Amino acid sequence: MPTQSRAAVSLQSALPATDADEWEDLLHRATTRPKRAPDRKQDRSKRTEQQILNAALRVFARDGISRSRIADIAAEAGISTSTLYEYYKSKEDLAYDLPTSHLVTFFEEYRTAVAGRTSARDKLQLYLSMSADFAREHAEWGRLFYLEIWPSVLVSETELRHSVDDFARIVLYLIDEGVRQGEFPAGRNTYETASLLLGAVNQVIITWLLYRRPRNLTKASAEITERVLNMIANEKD
Amino acid sequence: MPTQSRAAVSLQSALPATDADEWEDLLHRATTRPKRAPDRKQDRSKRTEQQILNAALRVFARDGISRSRIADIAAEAGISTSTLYEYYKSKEDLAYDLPTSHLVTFFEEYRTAVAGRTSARDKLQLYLSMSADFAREHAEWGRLFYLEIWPSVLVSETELRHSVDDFARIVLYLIDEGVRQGEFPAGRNTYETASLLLGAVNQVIITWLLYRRPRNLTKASAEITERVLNMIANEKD
DNA sequence: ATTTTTTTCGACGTTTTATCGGAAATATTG
DNA sequence: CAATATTTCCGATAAAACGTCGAAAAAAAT
Repeated sequence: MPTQSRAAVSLQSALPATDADEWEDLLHRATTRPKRAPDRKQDRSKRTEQQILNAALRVFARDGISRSRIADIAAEAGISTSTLYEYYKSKEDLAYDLPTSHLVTFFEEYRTAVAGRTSARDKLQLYLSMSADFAREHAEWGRLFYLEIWPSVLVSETELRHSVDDFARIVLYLIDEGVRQGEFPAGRNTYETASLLLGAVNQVIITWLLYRRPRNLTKASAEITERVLNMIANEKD
Repeated sequence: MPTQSRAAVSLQSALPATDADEWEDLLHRATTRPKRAPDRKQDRSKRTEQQILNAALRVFARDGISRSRIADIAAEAGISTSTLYEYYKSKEDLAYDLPTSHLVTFFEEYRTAVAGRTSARDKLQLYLSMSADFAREHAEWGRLFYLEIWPSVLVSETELRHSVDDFARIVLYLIDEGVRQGEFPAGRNTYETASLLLGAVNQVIITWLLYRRPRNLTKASAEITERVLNMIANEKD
């Protein structure tokens, strides 16, 4: 039971003893980012909070963050504007907190799905395909995250930044692992390789979110991921 | 004919007679996008317009579009808010018109620089390196364009969209040309290859704009471009 | 010099954001 | 259960940003 022992260890020391530990640690941190919102006492509040998040996602995805109005979000959530301000201190605050929970869900789903895989390449393939699929399945979230928040300068000032960093860090780690295990040739700049992979897949996702091209995102992202991983694996040292 | 690769961009004019013509036509259209702003009579106006654009670029790059205030931009430009509204009907209008002139300048610089090159691969290498260098040299513009406007859903509703389409269309065309001339293996989805190239380079540019990493963008972008082009050229059919 | 056109700006109305004090709902205590 | 305390919600209203308009100033034309 790796999860439990991991949790125990991470309380004690920051430095994992083994590679497997480090990988577990990475996934663990990604799935346990602290929630920014202060805990509410009543159940009613949790419902309200959820209504706000649902409404905000719909409105932001429909109108874009800048054109969305707080009043519209509140109305959509069935509460008054001033109540919304009890939960989020500004529109920006809401927009940049909103994607967190989905992101954590994605990491959790990946963590479960990756359990069987052993090779770094398989793990990478799964990770990138799943990220595209997740954007397709949660297209409203995808629009918000990929088209408005991730590239934004503002993200670097928010808590969400940590999750975004986790996102890239996992790719980076897996490439390193692949090199260590001889699946990928050494002698290449790992950051560069990561940019290549992440950039290519994100480009496909973004194009899909904007134009719904290619028609079949799942197939297209699996294809490009496979292709790039092949290229990387077959590169001359 | 790879009709699929044409799908994402809409070619509007009649088909030129030869390849060389088509290439010239592509560059010509990119450098002659009509200006949206109505022509002003007095020189004073042109100066004012320029002051607005300079001020807006500074303010947008510093605060981000959403946090920027029209009043701040007007003050920075040394004019009153109401005068600004004589030139642009809203903040959004200004933000999405602003990057056009720089983009046209980029296409012009590329057009001049590419004149000597003959192989499609050389042209691609130059194009992508120059795009990174241009972002580095005009970092404020780069922040606005790459981090706020390009990925935005809103861009698809603006005139700027045409220039953005040109940007991708050129990569697409050069890959096609490379395949036709036997520099790149056939049998690959051109659109996919373009995503790969553009995604990788943009990822590097965006990371540099956000974190100033890698330190030397010129070197890094040349390196990753070279690497990806090699990969593509050496791919098995 | 006078008239016409273009450009600028201050004054002001509108929309959106944000705050605050108290009412309503829920939880706690005796 | 009643009284009290806490939490949540909302109407009224302040503050800030957006956007309009008519008239003054500047430039051009006659």
